[in-house]
Amino acid sequence: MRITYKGDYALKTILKLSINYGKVLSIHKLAKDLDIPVKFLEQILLELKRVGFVKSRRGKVGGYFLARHPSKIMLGEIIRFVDGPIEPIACINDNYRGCNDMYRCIFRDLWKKITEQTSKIVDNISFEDLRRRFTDKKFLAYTI
Amino acid sequence: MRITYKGDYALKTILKLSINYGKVLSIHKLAKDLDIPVKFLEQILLELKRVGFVKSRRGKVGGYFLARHPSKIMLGEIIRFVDGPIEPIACINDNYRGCNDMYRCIFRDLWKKITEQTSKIVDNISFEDLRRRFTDKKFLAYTI
DNA sequence: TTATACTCTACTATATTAATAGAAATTGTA
DNA sequence: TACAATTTCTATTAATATAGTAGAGTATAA
Ligand code: FES
Ligand code: FES
Repeated sequence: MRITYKGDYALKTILKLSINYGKVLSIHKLAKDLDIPVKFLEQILLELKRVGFVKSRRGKVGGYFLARHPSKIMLGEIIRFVDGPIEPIACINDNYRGCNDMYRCIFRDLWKKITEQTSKIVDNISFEDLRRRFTDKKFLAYTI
Repeated sequence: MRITYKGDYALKTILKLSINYGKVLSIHKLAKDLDIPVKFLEQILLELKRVGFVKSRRGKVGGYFLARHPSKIMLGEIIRFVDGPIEPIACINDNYRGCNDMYRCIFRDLWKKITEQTSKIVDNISFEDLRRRFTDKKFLAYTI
C-alpha cells in the first residue's frame, strides 16, 4: 500500500467533512484550509461524489457534504478507491507476470500476511473514530 | 510499501542465490530460470553488488554469489534497498508538503503502526528462513 | 440579474518504472 | 595466444503513473 498525494488529500477532505458533519463546505474552503490545489481537489471530489461517498449542492451556498454518516465510512474504503488495492504487490489480485508459479511462490504468504495486518487497521477505523480522536485530543491549533 | 517488478526480481534472485549458496550462478542462468529480462537483471545485480549484498566473478566460469550467508540477509534489507522505505506515505521520513501540521496529524499514528507491523515481518525473516521454507515444503516443481 | 459555486473534458509537466543497446574489460582453457 | 563466455559500464527509451492546470459550461440563492 502506498498513499499518494491524491489519497492523502482525499482522506483529509473526508475527515474535515466528518468533523463538520451536517454542514456544507465549498471546494474553495476545503482547499484553503487543507492546503490542497483547488483544481486538483475539485477532481478528487467529483470522483468521490460519483462513487457515492459525498454529495454536493450547486449554486450560491453550494458545496460538499458526506453522503453517509462518518461511522459508516471506513478508512480503507477511501484508500482503496483513490490509491488502489492495499496489497504490497499486484500479483495477489491481478495477472502478474513476475511469478513462474504463483501458487508455489515463497513470498506470496508474506504479502498476504502484510495485507491482512494492514486491512485489520484501515478496515476497522471509521471516520467517526478519527473525528473523535480529533476532538478528544483537542487539536485546537490544527486547521482541519 | 509497494514491491515493484524490480524489487520482486531482486528478492527472487537473492533467494535463488541463497538456495544455491556456495555456487556461482551466471546472469544468464538466473534470468532464464527466474524469467527475468537479462539486461534488467544485469543492472539489478550490479546495484546489489555495489552495496555489498552479492559478489561476482568475471570470465569464463564467472557469475554471481552471495557476499554473506543467507541467515545474515533480511528480507527488509533488500526491499528497502531496491524499492525504498516500507512506510505507506513519505511524510514519516521525508519532507512531505501534504500536512499543515505533521506533529498533530491524525493519520500519522496509523501510518506508523502499519509501518511497525510490516517491519516486524520483513525485518525478522532472513533468506535462510525462506530457503528452509522452500526445501521443507518440497517445492519440487518450482524452478527457483 | 448576478455572484458564487459545482460540472465536465481536456491538456500538460514531471517522475517513476521497466526495460533495451552496445561497447569494453576479464578470465579460463584449448 | 586466441577465443568464448562472462561481467562491467554508460546511455537511451518507451510506457505509465502522478500531480497537477485550463477553461468553458451549468445550477442556484439572493
Ligand atoms: S511474488 Fe506474488 S505470487 Fe510470487
Ligand atoms: S499524513 Fe503524514 S503527518 Fe499527516
